[in-house]
Amino acid sequence: MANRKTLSGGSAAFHGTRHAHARCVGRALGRAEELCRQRGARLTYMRRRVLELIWDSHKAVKAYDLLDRLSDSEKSVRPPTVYRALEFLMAHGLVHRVDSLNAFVGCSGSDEQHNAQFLICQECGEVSEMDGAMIGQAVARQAAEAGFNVRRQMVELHGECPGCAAK
Amino acid sequence: MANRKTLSGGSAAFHGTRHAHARCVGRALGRAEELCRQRGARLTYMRRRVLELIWDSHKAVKAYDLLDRLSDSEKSVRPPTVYRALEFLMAHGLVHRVDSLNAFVGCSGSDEQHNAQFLICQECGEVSEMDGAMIGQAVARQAAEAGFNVRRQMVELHGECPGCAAK
DNA sequence: AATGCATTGTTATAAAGTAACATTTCCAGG
DNA sequence: CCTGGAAATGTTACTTTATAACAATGCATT
Repeated sequence: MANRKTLSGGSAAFHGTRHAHARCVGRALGRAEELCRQRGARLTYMRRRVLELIWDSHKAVKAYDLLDRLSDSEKSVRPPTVYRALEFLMAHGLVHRVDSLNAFVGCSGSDEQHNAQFLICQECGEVSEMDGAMIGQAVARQAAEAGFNVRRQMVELHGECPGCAAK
Repeated sequence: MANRKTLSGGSAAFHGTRHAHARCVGRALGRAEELCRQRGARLTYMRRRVLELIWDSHKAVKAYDLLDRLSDSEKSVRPPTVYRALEFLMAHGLVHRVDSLNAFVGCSGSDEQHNAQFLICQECGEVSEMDGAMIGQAVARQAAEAGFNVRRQMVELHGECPGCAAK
């Protein structure tokens, strides 16, 4: 289990298969609704649907997998529809794009503008978001030393999650 | 100019337009030749050509731009050719893929297995490789706290380089 | 209902990457 | 030198990922 309180303030949770996932989904949708209400943004059917599908697991989901799942024999949803929903969700910080996977995960961070790092398990595919203060600081400092002004940081760590390490 | 010696051991250099770029290219090709000789790997015409094209600037280069530049009216080079050359160059640590750009840069790091971070200027497009020891440590520590075993780290920082900050 | 803008649908295509098999290159062993 | 086989490149076709441009629809306010 991840440490909740540490000197560095880092936190990251892996879930494995057995957990009350409905709560994760519920929390995410609740937050989305709240946030959109506050901002006067519209969480439409399609956007909510995409958000739900993304939160269907803690793995990163490919845009075209969403497409498939949104389509049925009757009606096929097209790429722009999905990409637009994703764009909206990302703009509002409800979803992140994992660049090293060309895929998307639900944002589990609490506050608005956080520096997120992703822990990506190469075995089970689960992705955990971590707000590592130490990492953020180190990045900021070393970039500053190089005279570089960081606007957006991307940190994606591939490896083995606790569950898979325990076999 | 970047600090060369700091407590943290970070270093990153931006070049701007005015520098003796032939030296960069020369150094890169020299290193490539040396390294391949040591390993009994073949730095063929195509591979060297791709490496040269990548080192044509300090910006990240797209695979299909390489394709275009390798092709002429007579003869068009196809995707697999370029991707194979890139694969080879990456396998030997001569080139890095910048995931957040779907593009490739020459590796300017000296030693073999380094943890590289990339500073990517959103203005001029220049990419600088940095070996930030502090960042690497912070990453390793915070991941460990989460019980996560890091195999590969990807750190890509988008922002403003010193040259562009100075307008 | 009429207006107007946001959202979604639709068509088409761009951009990035790979699978599978044919051909060529090149060098190590005879 | 030549030849057999592995490594490299060529070729064809295709998959995956993403976007541009315009049409239709929905929905909120007057």
